[in-house]
Amino acid sequence: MAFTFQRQVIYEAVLDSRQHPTPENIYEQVRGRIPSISLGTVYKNVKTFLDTGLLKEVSLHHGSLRLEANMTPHHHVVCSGCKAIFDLEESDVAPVELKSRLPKGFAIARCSVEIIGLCASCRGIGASNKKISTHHSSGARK
Amino acid sequence: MAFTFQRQVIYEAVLDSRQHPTPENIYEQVRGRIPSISLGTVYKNVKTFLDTGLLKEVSLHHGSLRLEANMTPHHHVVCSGCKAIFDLEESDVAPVELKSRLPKGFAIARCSVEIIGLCASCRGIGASNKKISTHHSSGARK
DNA sequence: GTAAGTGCAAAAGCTTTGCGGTGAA
DNA sequence: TTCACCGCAAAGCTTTTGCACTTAC
Repeated sequence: MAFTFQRQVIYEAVLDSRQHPTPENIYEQVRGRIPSISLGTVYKNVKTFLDTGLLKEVSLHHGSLRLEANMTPHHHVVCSGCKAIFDLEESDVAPVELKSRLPKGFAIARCSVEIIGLCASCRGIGASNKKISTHHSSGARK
Repeated sequence: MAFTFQRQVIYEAVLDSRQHPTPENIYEQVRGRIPSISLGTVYKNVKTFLDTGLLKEVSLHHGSLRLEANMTPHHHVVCSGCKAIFDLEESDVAPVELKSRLPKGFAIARCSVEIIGLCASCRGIGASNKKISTHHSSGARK
């Protein structure tokens, strides 16, 4: 991967932002330094950064709305491959213990644990290899 | 809120699905029972359910991609009002303790805690009330 | 010269909105 | 009659893709 000027500025824009910016945010900020930059270039390079592991996305679920009807507090096990979500009851995880102060004035509503990894199918074990396409229904983008 | 036939079928579709369905998933399933249903109706009713608290969304961040450059393991404090995200160092939270088995074959990569609530600005304290619009940059949808 | 990167514009998802019609109180 | 809701279609965002042009090896 070539470290072009645009890439450098885009990467620095993410670093400088304390606010977990969106591509649009980055675009706005980068335009201050490179007025000719295009939003498409920001997206392309963000994708490159994600692919190479230089950046991460805050949530695995930003593609499409995912719903739940289980209104009792619970946690999630998420497969980063197929985006499948398995529920864990609240009692399956010991209460989270906070050891520092939160931002001033922040009022906690709830606390949710996300265990991220690869499900059996995405690791290629269990369910025979023929069944590549349909082992889970929803979620993954290109 | 009237409990129309469409609403009933849509709600049941979410209940039946163990997979945290997307609106599109719901649409496909509901069409089996109501062939004339429209995707727009599914979206409208899902929104109604979300507004009334009958359903929840899995993630607060599904609207637009949010990035992070902080590659060290850490946790998040998220404001459900303005979607602002504050980082917590990994050491600020005691290690999560799992008390049950995960789905068979699931390989854990990492574990992230999300503390959800309202930030000072969204609670209307601190920063004077005049400053309603711009206290945080990114994220919220209509 | 080749390969990769950029900018632009079009296209492709996902979601919301507006509107006419329908059905229930 | 009124009001909420439905279905349909258009519009609005976000993101990806294709292509011609440039730039760096």
